[in-house]
Amino acid sequence: MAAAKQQQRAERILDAAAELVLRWGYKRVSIEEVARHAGIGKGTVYLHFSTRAALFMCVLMRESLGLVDGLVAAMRADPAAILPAEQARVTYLAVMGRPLLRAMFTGDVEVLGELAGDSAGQPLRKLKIDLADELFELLRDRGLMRTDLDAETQRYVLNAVQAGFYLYPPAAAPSVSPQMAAAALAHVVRHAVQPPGPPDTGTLAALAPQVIAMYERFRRSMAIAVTGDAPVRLPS
Amino acid sequence: MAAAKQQQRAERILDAAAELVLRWGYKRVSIEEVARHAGIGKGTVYLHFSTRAALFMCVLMRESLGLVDGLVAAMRADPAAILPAEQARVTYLAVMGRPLLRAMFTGDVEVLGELAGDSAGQPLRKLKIDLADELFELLRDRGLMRTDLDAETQRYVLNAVQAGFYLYPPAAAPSVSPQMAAAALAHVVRHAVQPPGPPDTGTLAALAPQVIAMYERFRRSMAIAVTGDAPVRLPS
DNA sequence: GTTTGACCAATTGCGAAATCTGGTCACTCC
DNA sequence: GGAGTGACCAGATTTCGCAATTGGTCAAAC
Repeated sequence: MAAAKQQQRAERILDAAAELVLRWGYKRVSIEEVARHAGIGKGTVYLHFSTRAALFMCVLMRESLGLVDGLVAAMRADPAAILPAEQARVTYLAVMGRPLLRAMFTGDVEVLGELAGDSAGQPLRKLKIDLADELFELLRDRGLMRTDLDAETQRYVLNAVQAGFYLYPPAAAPSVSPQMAAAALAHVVRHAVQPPGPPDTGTLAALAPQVIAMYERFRRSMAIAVTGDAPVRLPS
Repeated sequence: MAAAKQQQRAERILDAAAELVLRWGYKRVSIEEVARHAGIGKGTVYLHFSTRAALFMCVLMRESLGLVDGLVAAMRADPAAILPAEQARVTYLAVMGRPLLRAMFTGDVEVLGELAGDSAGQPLRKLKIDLADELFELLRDRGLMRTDLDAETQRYVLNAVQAGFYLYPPAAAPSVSPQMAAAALAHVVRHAVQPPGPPDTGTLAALAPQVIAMYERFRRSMAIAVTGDAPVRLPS
């Protein structure tokens, strides 16, 4: 069978799995149900994904790749998007607009089940740390990030702050729209890790391509890290 | 029986309940076990606390009162402790040093069980909001807090940021000590909601008594809000 | 060569029986 | 005579064994 055709079928399976996991939650969705929704036999699913967990990990991975693509697009459109505050804002809005990403970022056990704390995401976390280290070194060197905190603490600060905005129950602040929340998050990140005053436009424009390249390398590593054990690869 | 003697026995019951809930978790601790550990009969517990939930709410309340006392002490010792960044730091360290407070702030379901999301804490939350509103108005008026965000957004920001530092799994940043984490939190809060530059010492000293008074009023309302339905009051 | 669904071991779900526990109150003891 | 107690009860929770489901395989169908 043509590779393109197979690719298309894999996408259909992922579509079905994504829809079902959102509607019923990970633990209540069986492989057979996914197959039925994709209009294929159960065995065929295993021609694409080695295991149930691998299938759903791929669903999450596809979402994550979409997020990275969104960030890259934002940086292409405006070099200022390489700044931590803008990254945080764009990420927040993208996550809030995609239920599966939101479930991932909030560690929603109802939706993700045991997939939430899965150790399969561990190598991916390592990649994220490496990306952050590389990115921070560049931004700090060029005066786009503060140096009054060491890089590791800065990474901790950004992780903790973002965790807060994702996890703080929106029910406790009903009048805050996603846009306002994203703006508030950007405000905090900007003042916490960026120098006062507007960034230098020239520096931004000069750095953007490098940062985009980092993200694209990150994107490739990501895809490999998760599809490594699956019979069929995700679209690269 | 002398009121003082009763008071003392109530404390013993609370001690026993606190120890047991930490060791086994809320749902696994029975009233009878608490009574046994306190060296009294089961019925006697009900002379002090109208219900099981009320007993454990009082345990949590006593911890919370201790936290408020710590804040007040810090403000008495140094007027700069009225600043949001210092409040956040002192609170963080106090919470991390007391297992029960940590369980409360992290919403630890293992320890607190259904007490975690209990609606009994609802009126208390309202009190906290009122305190924050009052405090922010004062600090903003006197130039100790920024006014580039409206007060409600500032409250949201502080809640979200603090939630992040409490909830972000320390396992993900093992090399960060509580002191460093507290310093990082203070850094974020200072830059997010306080004006640049050092605060005016005279203003701090002038405001401290007012802020302390607010906290003491808050402390009294707190105690009333929770012990309202219990046969015996907590120490005031 | 590709796709499938019957098949199997293992896990999960379920319902009823057994146990436990929050809360009460008649009784004891000082 | 009132403070303290533990036996008692209804309702909640846990246990346990059986039944149904499902992840994953593979021989057969196409």
